[in-house]
Amino acid sequence: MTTWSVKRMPLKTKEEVIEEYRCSTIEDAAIAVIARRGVDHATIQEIANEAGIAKGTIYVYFHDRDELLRRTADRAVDRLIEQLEPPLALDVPLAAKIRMLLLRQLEFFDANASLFHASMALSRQEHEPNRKKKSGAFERYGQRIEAMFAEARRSGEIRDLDPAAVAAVYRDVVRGVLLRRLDRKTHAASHSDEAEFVVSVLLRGIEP
Amino acid sequence: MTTWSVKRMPLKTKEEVIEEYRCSTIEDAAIAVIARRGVDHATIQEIANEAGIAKGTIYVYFHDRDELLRRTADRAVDRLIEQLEPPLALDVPLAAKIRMLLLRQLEFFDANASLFHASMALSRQEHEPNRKKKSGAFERYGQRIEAMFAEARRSGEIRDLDPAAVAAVYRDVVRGVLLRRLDRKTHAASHSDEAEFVVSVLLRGIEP
Amino acid sequence: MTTWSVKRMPLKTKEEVIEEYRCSTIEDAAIAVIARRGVDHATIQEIANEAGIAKGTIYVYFHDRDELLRRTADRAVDRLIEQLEPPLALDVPLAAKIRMLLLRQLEFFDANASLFHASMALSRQEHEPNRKKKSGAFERYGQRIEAMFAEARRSGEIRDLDPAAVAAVYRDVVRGVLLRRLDRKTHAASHSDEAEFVVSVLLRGIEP
Amino acid sequence: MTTWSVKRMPLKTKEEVIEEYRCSTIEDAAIAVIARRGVDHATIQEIANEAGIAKGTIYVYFHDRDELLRRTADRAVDRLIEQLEPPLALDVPLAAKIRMLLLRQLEFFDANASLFHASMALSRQEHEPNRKKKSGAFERYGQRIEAMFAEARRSGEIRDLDPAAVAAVYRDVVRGVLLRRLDRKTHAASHSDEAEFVVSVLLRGIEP
DNA sequence: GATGAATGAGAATTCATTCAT
DNA sequence: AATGAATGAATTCTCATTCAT
Repeated sequence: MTTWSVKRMPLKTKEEVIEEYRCSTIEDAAIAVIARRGVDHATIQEIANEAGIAKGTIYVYFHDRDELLRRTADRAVDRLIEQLEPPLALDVPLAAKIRMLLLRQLEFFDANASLFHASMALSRQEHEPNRKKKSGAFERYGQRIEAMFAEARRSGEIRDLDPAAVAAVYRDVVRGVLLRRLDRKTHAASHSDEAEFVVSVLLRGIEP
Repeated sequence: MTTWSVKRMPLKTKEEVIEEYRCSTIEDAAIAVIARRGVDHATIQEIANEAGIAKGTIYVYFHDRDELLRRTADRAVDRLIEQLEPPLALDVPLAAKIRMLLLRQLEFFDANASLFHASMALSRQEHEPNRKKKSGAFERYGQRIEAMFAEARRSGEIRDLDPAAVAAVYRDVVRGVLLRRLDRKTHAASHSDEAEFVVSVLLRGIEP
Repeated sequence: MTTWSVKRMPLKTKEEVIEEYRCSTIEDAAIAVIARRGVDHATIQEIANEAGIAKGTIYVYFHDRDELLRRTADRAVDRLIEQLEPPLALDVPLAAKIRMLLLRQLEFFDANASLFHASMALSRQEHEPNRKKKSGAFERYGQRIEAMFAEARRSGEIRDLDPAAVAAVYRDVVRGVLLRRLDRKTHAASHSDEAEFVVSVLLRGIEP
Repeated sequence: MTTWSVKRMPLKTKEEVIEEYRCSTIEDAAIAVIARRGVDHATIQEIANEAGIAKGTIYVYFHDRDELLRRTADRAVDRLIEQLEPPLALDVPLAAKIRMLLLRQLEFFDANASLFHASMALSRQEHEPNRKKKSGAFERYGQRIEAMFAEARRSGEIRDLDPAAVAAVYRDVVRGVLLRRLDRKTHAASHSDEAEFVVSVLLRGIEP
């Protein structure tokens, strides 16, 4: 029985599990709707429909529209970072790492187009003026990339450039690649070709 | 006929001149408001106030909000391209050309922050799904840049890369630089320093 | 023409007249609805219906529900005070004055039952906790009555009592009379009988 | 039968006791919340919180919000009348009786401010038009006062006035005194001073 | 053409009430 | 019996668009 208890302690209560599940469902629905309509046209009603629940239920789990959007952004970034962690953790040359990173993102977003759309729409809000509280979620992603380049500079794999600036350029380029993939709908080039192009240009640009 | 043409071409009826003037006024007002509030929160009322005219007047010159936005985006791009034409027309090495191009954009947007904000906000809409009619205005800008790289490839200034892809990367990077300038508000680095970083990374990345 | 101008100057522009008329219409509708449903159940929609206009129109003339309610309260008090001014201005003994005052109120509210209901409902809000901004309109009425008793004390018509306290008692009693008239619906006693009862009790209570 | 009665009357089943206890708890909570927010802004959720029970539980004991409110009003009046019974039962002159009555009410409400606030808020509803079912609870209080004045007229302590009318005036004046005490928050005058003023005015007004 | 008052569809939010557990 | 998650009707407020002047 002690063993049981020990095993149990870190477990969530049934209520917490249900609550978490509901929140997930709603956030997923929000991602779908945001991808479809854009952040500003994602209505609570449509998110509720998408989630297959009543409008009012959303207010049981989120204080207001703003909180739902903020937490959805956090969730989207969490999922993204989760994908990128394995390649980032590998101990391989920068070129290989970037290549894998990029492939992961391409695959991930191909499989979750709506998440990407939503991410784009949501990340914007962090730049947009006049917004209430920003979640800052997307900054975390940026910081993770920056750390990678900082490490690469230490190991002499890139020349003496500001890691933040390089990370920014990386993000901008990747963002563009993903965005264009989406616009085209039909993916002309294969994942590895796309990745290769970016790696070739970017790496040449920053190598010693 | 020539005489006719000469006489006619530059001539607009008084009505046309007034119409054009009104449209300009309204589009300028729209740019200011979009920069301030973002596209989705730019209301017709606030644009009318900004333009110093009545709300209803806007509907005399634009069929609806959507058309106003589309034509405002066109206008913003026209102004941008106008700025970039001189450097693009110069017969100088690619590095110098890009450097000038970038400096022009930095200066221009520093002097027209609201136009830049508005451009960013408006260009988004071209990617956003489910929008009614897109103006495609920003594509023209991309095509102009692409032409530059196509020329550079012909002259052997860059290696054998798809000009469209290179132009896309250029746009992405420049977009990022401008956006970060805006977020910082205080411009840490000088124009030429910023330009130099981009040129150095990008040019190395694409040179033969 | 000068004469014309002179005559005109204090006149309102056509717009102002229309605006005032609309506001009046809406406030009257608000009074009717408040009388019918009570302040808290008076919805914008029902007020709009009552006024024969669209919901949105109310927001053209009043910033929000709260402002409409506040201004409606002011209006109700204004109308009430307007009725009471003539008797108050008369130079007659206190007994006669109170008698006339009371008769006026009885007649006025008989003719404007909804105004009275609304007044009651609205005057409450000045006592109620947790209210945003109170209009303080009903205080003006109280002050006017207080002035009457202050004068009466000076002239020795009542004994040495705090005019504010006496005015308060007067208000309480009159309020009760009016309220009971309303509840009964059928007015058992004639106006002058009701008035006489109050005057007889109150006057005896405060005379030297 | 007597035996039966004796055995039965004081006995309640355990269920009845629990039911009564629960109802009391909920009604007390309702009083607290109504005092705080006013009748119309007292939500079931807040009452449940105040009572330390679940929202749904309220519906076990009360059919709907309206019934809860009605029965809460009854309860408030019961408590009030309970307080007033001892002074009313005393065999002392009217002046002394009224003085004691008033003191009781002042003390009681000073000690139960929330009950008073709630009473005020609830008693209103009896006058308010278009309410579903009214409890009529507050009428009982009025009838008790009326009986006192009827008795006083019989004993010649007041002149030949309609006891109902006199009782009404009494209630109006007391209501006013209590209400003003609340508005002031700081109680300028002592209980007995306040009582004395009312007694002096009212008694003079109605004595033979 | 210009105006701005009027409109009403649509969005967010609240809360009494129900009902499965 | 007790619970509280789920519901959706009702409410406030916004704003693009129309239209009489």
